[in-house]
Amino acid sequence: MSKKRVSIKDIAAVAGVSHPTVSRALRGEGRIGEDTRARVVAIAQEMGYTPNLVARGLVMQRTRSIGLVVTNIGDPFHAEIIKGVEHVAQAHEYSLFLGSTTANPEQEVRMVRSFQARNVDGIIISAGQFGDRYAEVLDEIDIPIVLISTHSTGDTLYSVTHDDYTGAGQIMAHLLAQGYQRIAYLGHLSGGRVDRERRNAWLDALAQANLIQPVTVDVQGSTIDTGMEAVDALLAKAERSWGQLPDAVFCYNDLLAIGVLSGLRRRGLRVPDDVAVAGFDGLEVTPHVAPPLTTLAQPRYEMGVRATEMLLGLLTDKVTAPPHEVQLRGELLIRESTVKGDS
Amino acid sequence: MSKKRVSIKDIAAVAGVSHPTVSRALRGEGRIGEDTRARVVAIAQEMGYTPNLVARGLVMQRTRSIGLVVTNIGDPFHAEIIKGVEHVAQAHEYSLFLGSTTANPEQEVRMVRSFQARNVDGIIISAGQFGDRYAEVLDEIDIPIVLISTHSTGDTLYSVTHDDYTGAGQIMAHLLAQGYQRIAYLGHLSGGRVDRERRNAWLDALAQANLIQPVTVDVQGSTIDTGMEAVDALLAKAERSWGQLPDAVFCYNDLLAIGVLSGLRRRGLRVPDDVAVAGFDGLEVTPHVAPPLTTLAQPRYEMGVRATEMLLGLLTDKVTAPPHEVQLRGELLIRESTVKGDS
DNA sequence: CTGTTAGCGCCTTCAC
DNA sequence: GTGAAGGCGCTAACAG
Repeated sequence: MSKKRVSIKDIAAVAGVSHPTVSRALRGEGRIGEDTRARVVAIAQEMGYTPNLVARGLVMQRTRSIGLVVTNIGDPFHAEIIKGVEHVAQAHEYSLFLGSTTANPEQEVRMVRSFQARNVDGIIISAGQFGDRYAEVLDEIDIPIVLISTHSTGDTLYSVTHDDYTGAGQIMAHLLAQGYQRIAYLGHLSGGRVDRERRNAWLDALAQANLIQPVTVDVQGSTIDTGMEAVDALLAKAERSWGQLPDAVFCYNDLLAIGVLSGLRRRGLRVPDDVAVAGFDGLEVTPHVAPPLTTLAQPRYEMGVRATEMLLGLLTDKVTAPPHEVQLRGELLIRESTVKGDS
Repeated sequence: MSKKRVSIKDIAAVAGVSHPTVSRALRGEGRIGEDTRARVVAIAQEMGYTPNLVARGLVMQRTRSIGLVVTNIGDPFHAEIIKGVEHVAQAHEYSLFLGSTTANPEQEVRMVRSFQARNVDGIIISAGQFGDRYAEVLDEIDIPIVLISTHSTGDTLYSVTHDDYTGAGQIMAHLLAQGYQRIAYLGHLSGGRVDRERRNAWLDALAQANLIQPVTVDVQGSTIDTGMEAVDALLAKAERSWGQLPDAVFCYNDLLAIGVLSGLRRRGLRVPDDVAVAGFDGLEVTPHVAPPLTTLAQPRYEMGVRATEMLLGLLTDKVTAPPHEVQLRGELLIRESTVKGDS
């Protein structure tokens, strides 16, 4: 087991040919005799040869690997994206480097630099704020980059985004159609553009419906617990502004919404009869919480897939420049958390 | 931006020294004059030098990278493990290759081979069946390997496991203490050792309590939907064996349990009054489903951390051999899904 | 068709 | 303290 890893040189020695010949034989490339090719391949097989991709990467200046930066691996939103990226990468025989940044901007830059040092062929970034603030940093990097969920601000950047404004508009249209009037927004402070679009859609919808002064609470994280803890502030702020409870809460994402559901229940409030709740993202669990959560399902897996395909396109067809931005749309899923008297 | 990447040779030329000197200066290693060191570092900084880790990996025969194989990235169980692995790797300046296998055994082997070709320094496998069936394959690979959730069967394998038997025993003890008698088990066919241990604990507990003939249904996947769909079969089988419904269902994991909750509700059965439900894993959402789910929380993040520390230990302290197996214990979380009249 | 030579970028002996 | 060779394993140019 501790035998030295066999190289093409070793094979060459056994086969009585030169290493380049072995190289050609193994890759089935370049002019080479079918007889020797078969023989070399057989010997390589028998000796248990595994190509050294590091060496190949050095000489080829292409490593057949891509780097993926996400803010938080634990977040189910990113999990599906990672899955999409991984599947496409694997299908094209690319290896995937994964790095998380915990929403730390410095860390994001460091991660990209690390990928650069590893000579990855391309980078995908699914980290909210990156495009917003680090366009210049990314511009000096001579590696194709595709952003997910972030608009591209530089010419060298590509992106796959979701139409959050339209999606949030759909949520709001649904809530308004259900007759809700005091619709509060639970926002995510470090949500960057994503939070901004959802918030704007909410505000615009309220304005168009001539509704009373908006109430919003903003939190730092976007976890279930954060949502649960935000309920007090939310209710208090509504009481102060409106003199009564909100009749609906539109949450930045599903995790926050799930937390809000729990927070409301703990206070003895019923959903949707006392307060309706809507989320965003379309996590798998949303049909199974109590009550089932209305949400806007983003095609997260597909976003990962499209981003990767875009990146691989940049790596091969340097001619046919792909569009710099692909924008996808989600699907409104109406469930009990916003529909009264339907149970 | 399209300027060629600067190498230590370029720096050497500018600084008027030789490349080895630059190399030494940049790594702060080997005897070198403080004056030249500072100058070289400054020049490197100014020229925007990024070390080429591929080249370094080739000569050093160590890439400072590790490979992680998981069955399914989307599964929240694995997500936390990945997180733990990634954090430790990052802290030690290791890069992480990630690959998923969709529970396909061939794919698992292929993934490991791919990591081997990339010259990773070590491999972590969190894929249920691997250790069971591929010990020989892993044995011929001259790279340290740490298994998660799987016992090691060979001398060269290391593992971090969870004490599922004890954990499942705790669940059963709790159910029995609550007075449940017709406790069915919803199992996972491809669960390998993990399913086996939980199932055995269930069986043993039933036997010790002198309870009636066991009823079990086994499914292929371990998703929410699978759990939901299994409810019919579960109820039917119980009716056939016992002439009545089960009064409790112990599920292989939380995802299945969440599906069972939904399936029962859809049939108008109340949890826990008609049927109690218990899961396994301790997913973050379990307190937020309806009703909150009793489960056994595995320290998933810590498992990832420990596995990685173990692996890094193998890579450095070749002398002090770490134990081949680390076994962790989870925590029983008792919630409403198994406790009657507590709401 | 195949062998020879060269080099990817870096680190590691060794001389000096 | 520093420079001059040599090589990690592989592919790419050219010869032959």
